[in-house]
Amino acid sequence: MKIGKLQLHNSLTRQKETFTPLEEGYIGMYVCGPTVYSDVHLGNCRTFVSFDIIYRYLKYLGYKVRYVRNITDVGHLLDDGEDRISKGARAEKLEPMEVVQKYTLGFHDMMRIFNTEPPSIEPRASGHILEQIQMVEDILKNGWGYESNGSVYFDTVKFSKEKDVYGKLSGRIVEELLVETRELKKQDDKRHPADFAIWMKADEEHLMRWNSPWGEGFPGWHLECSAMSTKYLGKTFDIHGGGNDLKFPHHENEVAQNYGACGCQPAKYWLHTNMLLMNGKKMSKSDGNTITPEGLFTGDSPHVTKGYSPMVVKFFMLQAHYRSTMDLTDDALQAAEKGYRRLMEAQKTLEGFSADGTAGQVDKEINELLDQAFEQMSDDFNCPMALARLFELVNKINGLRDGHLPMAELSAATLDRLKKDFHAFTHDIFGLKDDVADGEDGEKMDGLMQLIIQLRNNAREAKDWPTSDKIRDTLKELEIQLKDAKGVTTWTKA
RNA sequence: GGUCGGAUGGCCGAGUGGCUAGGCAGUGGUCUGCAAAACCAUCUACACCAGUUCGAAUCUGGUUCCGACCUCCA
Repeated sequence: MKIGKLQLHNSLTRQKETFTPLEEGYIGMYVCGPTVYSDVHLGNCRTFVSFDIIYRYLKYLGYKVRYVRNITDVGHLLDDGEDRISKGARAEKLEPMEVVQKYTLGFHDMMRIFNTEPPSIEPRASGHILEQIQMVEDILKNGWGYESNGSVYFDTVKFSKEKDVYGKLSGRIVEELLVETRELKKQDDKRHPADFAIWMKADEEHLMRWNSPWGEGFPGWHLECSAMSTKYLGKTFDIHGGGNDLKFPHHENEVAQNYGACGCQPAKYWLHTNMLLMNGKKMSKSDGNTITPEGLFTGDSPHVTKGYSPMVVKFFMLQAHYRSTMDLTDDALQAAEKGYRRLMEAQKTLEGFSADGTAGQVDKEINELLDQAFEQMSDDFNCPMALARLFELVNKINGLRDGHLPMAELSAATLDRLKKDFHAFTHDIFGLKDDVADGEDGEKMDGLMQLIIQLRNNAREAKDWPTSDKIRDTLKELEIQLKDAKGVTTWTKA
């Protein structure tokens, strides 16, 4: 495969850089996964869809990628100091691990619905308590932490003063962090507000607790990612990803912990996805500006006029760059739905082509568009640009089908490439699938439709308009639309 | 208040110092038994004010507005 250099925007340097893996041909990528204390948020879905495409594209380029995405099932503190999982357990009268199981399964279902690939390893924080305790010990041994009343804190103050590392990723000014006077509950044992817990002493009523050299307790939230990335990807690995909102404090503290334990930066490249907004505002449960994935799919929400299929939602997400905020509106979804259908239709049309012409202008343009699509994808995973080239190809495909463009100028080799690359983009890289015709039911449905189309075309040939129109109108009532192109009739869900 | 990012045509959303992003919607046409679809053509832009430049939506400064983070957050 002939692909130009891969460029990516590194949050650590705030610049686009040429990607060079630590080990030729291999990539280690860690992405912060969900905290499984409630149903997946649509914003989570965007992040994981984005990284899924990055993962898929890296693999497409020929890299062997180890993609690690954790499940946070312990140690995530709320304002009042209570663990998120424990809180969920109390609220639902369940064992903490029941809560974890329930929402982990729900999360996996949603990832499947969005047709994302599972990561290579999906470690759980609760399964890596030993590694986390070890990391706390390493940090203590290196002098970057202190024990206080059964809890262990990272000494941010000392670390900031002695190493020029803290604040680099998130762009914080350390001096300002150090004068921060905000008081947090249950953290009275800290020497300084900027310090953060790497091991927390468990209260009497705390449900999730483990033995440690410092007594019964549980790991700090930031620690799990440090411990698990180190375990599965090594002290330094290629790519670390996550949502923009995790930059501070989570990622900043992660860097501090890794540095504190191992003396080096954990990741060479940091990738951050931007937020999904709705009607121009951040989605938030408290002010009602939110929609669940299910609500989007079924249309059962005041924010949408109808339901949109998961693939339409995914296609919608692909239209914006991963580093841009994206505004979800009903109008935008309607537009996405039509665009998505158009893309899938063209895919089907293309599959029916055969050619053995002599390469002419069309041939050249098709090759150029394909080259550009890959170049743009290699430029910091610019999906919207690559998608734009794909739509220009849709235009060519439809033109060839309708005879506006000469099929005789298309060589067999180029057609073969077009079929392969187009499919690679839509299915292998973007992870889209035709939600109308793919799958077992889809095939049955398509078989039935082909029969109906044939019967209608028989009627049309006999100029039996009442019959052919009745078929067309009845199907339309069933939300199935027939499209009569030259010689071929196709169908699609309206 | 601090830090960072943004402001693009009716909507969503790319991008670049001079050349059509793309999708959806609109308009005119072609095709069609009719229609839809498709195709061809086409109209709406770069928040505001200065400056740099032969030339800026793209660079610089200021203004206004918006968002994110600073506290759990993808």
